Amino acid sequence: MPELPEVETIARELRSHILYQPITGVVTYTTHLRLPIPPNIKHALIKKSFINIKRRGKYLLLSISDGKTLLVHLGISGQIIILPLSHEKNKHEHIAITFANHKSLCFIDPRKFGTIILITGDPLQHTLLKNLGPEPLSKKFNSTFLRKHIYNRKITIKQLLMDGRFISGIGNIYANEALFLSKINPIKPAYTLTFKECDNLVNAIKATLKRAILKKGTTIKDFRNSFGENGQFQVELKVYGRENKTCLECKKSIIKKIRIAGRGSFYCPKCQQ
DNA sequence: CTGTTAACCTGAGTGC
DNA sequence: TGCACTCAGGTTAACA
Repeated sequence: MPELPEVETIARELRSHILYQPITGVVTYTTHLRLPIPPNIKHALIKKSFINIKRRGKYLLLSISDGKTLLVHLGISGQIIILPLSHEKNKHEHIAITFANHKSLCFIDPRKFGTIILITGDPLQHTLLKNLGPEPLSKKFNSTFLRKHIYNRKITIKQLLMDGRFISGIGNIYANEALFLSKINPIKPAYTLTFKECDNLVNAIKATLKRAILKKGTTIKDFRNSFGENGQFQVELKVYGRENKTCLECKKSIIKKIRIAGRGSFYCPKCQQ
């Protein structure tokens, strides 16, 4: 589900829903997601509040008023939805945090690949965050950076884009879309990209992510924003999920779907050579 | 070190 | 209807 634009959408909405709201209750229905949910999470949160909400890559960082951080990752199928205090429990609801304003933050995740942990100290130094590559929308991610990191890398450029240690926040949808926009074949070995292609790819990644944030994310199946609503970027997808359909750019070739490192990869054989 | 594969888990879709 | 199988917005341990 959630790549950078979807997580950014959630982060922005949560700020208006729950920032500074006193936490009045915590209920957990599950002991384990990808990692164990901290057994002391109720005690750690109750009577405190979230005083800052940030995003790093695909992670949400909720700063607790006592200095700790609640780190949340949505995995593939995770959702964070704000519901009324008294709502019917969703089948896959794993934790509900309730606030003095009678709102309830519900973490719903059918596949349980998400993560919720507590961090003491600097969250950016935590194991899960410290090795993340730069934010794709930051100045640090530029053509010079990309050129440096493709050196001698024999993996495909698509695999490199999806490696969080190289760059954070890009997943399967936006890797496919950015490569289409920059007219680069996803299977091209990273080291073979020209200077010009690096420029184009950096620009395409930034443009795609900004546009997707503006449209509040992509809903293929599971993604919902904190109001339970769909994103709107899926109607602008050029290649993802469009196998066997006509390319919207050249209007001649047929979008192909191949498998790269186990992930569905979509491209136009004519536009992306 | 680099690169590949399998595993975590549930649900939806397809073909027989 | 049922069963077997494949696939899905992510991450990472284990392996060659």
